[in-house]
Amino acid sequence: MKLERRFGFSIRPRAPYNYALTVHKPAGWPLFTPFEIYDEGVFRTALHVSGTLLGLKLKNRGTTENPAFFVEVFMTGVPTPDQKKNIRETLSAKLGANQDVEAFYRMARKDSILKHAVRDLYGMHDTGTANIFAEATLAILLQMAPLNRSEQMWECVIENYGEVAEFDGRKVLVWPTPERIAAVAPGELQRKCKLGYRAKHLVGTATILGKGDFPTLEELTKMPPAESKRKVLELPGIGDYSADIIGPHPGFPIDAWSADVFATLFWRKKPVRSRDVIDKVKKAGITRWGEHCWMAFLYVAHDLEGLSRKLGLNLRLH
DNA sequence: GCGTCCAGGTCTACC
DNA sequence: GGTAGACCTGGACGC
Repeated sequence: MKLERRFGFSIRPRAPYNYALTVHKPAGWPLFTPFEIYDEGVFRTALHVSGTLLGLKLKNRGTTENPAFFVEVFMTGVPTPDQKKNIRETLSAKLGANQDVEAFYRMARKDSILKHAVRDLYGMHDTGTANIFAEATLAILLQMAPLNRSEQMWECVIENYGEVAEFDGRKVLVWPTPERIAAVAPGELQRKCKLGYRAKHLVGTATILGKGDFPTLEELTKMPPAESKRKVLELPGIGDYSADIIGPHPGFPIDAWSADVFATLFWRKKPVRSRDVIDKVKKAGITRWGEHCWMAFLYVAHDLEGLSRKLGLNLRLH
């Protein structure tokens, strides 16, 4: 879909805010889609906001202590003033512009693990996700597979069923909508993208989300965290781990990979079987970091190299 | 080459 | 309520 430049605006986030670390995180996790492009500080990505496909071009114009960046918005139709306001507010929230990291930093500076990570990644903010279905798809395709195989699966799903945002001389592929996947037979996804048993979970989740009566990300945000998580757990193929990474109230999402990392950090010993220590690691992390456990997870996950060096450990980088 | 094992979880049946 | 066992598939590994 060809998108035209319609308007631009500046965002002045709450300092400290490191633009590069926030929009293009060190571990390589995508912001809104695996196909986004980060090229010498210019970041091009795409996502749906209120059902409209947007192409985005972001350029840094500030520093960590005096942060500012410019957003150019590409879309098909001409936006109304209300649409523009909604897009500005939605992007500002998703890019973590208003997030206050000071309380987390105060706690982290006294913690023997996090003190290194907050120094290494000073100014990195948490960011929102494109939408619930994109995150649910990612979570389902990460299950029971090595990372490279998960990548093959989601690239195939996006290439075959996603949309292409064509703007500013570039093409960015975005996750398919739930309506699109709900119309596909699980058998087709198994054959075409080798999703295996995950295909029926993906179509099941798409069917529920595509009906339109499931709470939106904004509605889930307003719910108490426990209620929001209960709701997300109703989606087929979404269990405790996946619910922790796709909901708007992230928890401490421990899977086999992160169990390995955090067990090594907490007890200086790599577990024999990662899966066996998931519950223990999760409890230890929540006890240690409490309300900040998600930010702690984020900072550790993106600073494995720095922490390995400073603590003399071998934290697996995938 | 070929067989076996298992991976960044979840669901179900069974106790 | 707690817990084995099944689940698709493909890459790694041993032989």
